[in-house]
Amino acid sequence: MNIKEPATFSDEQISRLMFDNNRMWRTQLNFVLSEYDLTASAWAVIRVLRDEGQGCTQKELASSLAIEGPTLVKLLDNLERLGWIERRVAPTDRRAKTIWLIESALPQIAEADRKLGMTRHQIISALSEDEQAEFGRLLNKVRTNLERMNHEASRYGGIPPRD
Amino acid sequence: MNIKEPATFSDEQISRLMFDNNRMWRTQLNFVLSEYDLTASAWAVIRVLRDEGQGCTQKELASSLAIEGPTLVKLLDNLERLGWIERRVAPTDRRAKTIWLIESALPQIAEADRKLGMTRHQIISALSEDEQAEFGRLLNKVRTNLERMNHEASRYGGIPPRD
DNA sequence: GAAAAATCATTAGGTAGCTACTATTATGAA
DNA sequence: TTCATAATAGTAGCTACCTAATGATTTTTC
Repeated sequence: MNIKEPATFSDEQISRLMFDNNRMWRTQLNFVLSEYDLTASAWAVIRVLRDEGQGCTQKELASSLAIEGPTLVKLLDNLERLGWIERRVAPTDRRAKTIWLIESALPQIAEADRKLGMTRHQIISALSEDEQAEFGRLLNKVRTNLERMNHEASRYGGIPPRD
Repeated sequence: MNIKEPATFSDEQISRLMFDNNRMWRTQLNFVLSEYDLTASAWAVIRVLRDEGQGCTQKELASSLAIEGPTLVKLLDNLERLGWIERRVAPTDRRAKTIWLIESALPQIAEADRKLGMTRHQIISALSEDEQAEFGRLLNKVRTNLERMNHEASRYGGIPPRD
């Protein structure tokens, strides 16, 4: 059908497809969210708070998001500055802080969620229903493997130190 | 088989799978490349120079990599500093610079390529041969759609200005 | 009970992507 | 020929990810 589409893909091509898709996908979400002064990463924080319950500590939140503590700190700094969330010192542990959504932001969150859903749907609509299910299944299989591999590379999560 | 694996995946779950896979995938490649003081992004530059011919301008190189000019500038700064590539002023256009691999780095590049291939293969080996082909096909379909969508969002590639 | 160890959030600094802007050089039109 | 416009590389500054190290507090251990 499309003369440019190869029959199979090398590991290298698949690798590149993953990276490029991710960039463009993020760009689309950022475009929608820019109306709310939000980004895809910041949205992920809001979504977890909304769906998995507020009042968790930063440590728990970072774990839910599968990101590291310092990454979350900056996301929360921005979200707090813009009035989406607030930090409260945990009552039982003065080291820890619990994170809460600002009540008055809930309507905007619902609105953003709706728009995001439309965009995600538009992206995914490149695939048929069956293909979507298969795509999710394959992504999940790869993720399981990657999680195992990352875990085996001991605690070496990212770019190692230089000296 | 696996009780934790859902039968289908929502748009949101697929979105999250894309982002998480991408992060972990990059971590794996960075781990291999750290031995050479390289990163996944820097490697992409080297690979294009090796496979698609040296001596192209930065403009052309950025286009091949599907990244923006300023992103490439920093990658080249590091690659040049570490002795992988060199910039030469283009003979016909003094604005432009052509990019060349350092000859003596070629053996190390071949070695890194071999190790990277093994790691990519290990990641992908979560899928059967047929699944790999299908995975590539689906990723490619999504990319085509994302490219169209990104293009339609006019030149608005990323995060819009704040004021 | 006091010292040592662990834990939570943060800061510092690195790569990787982006947009907007600047300086230099080419090009083309009056 | 001159002058405006376009194009190339680079700079500044933003988000987003990471590791390593710090400071404050809690927990453990002796």
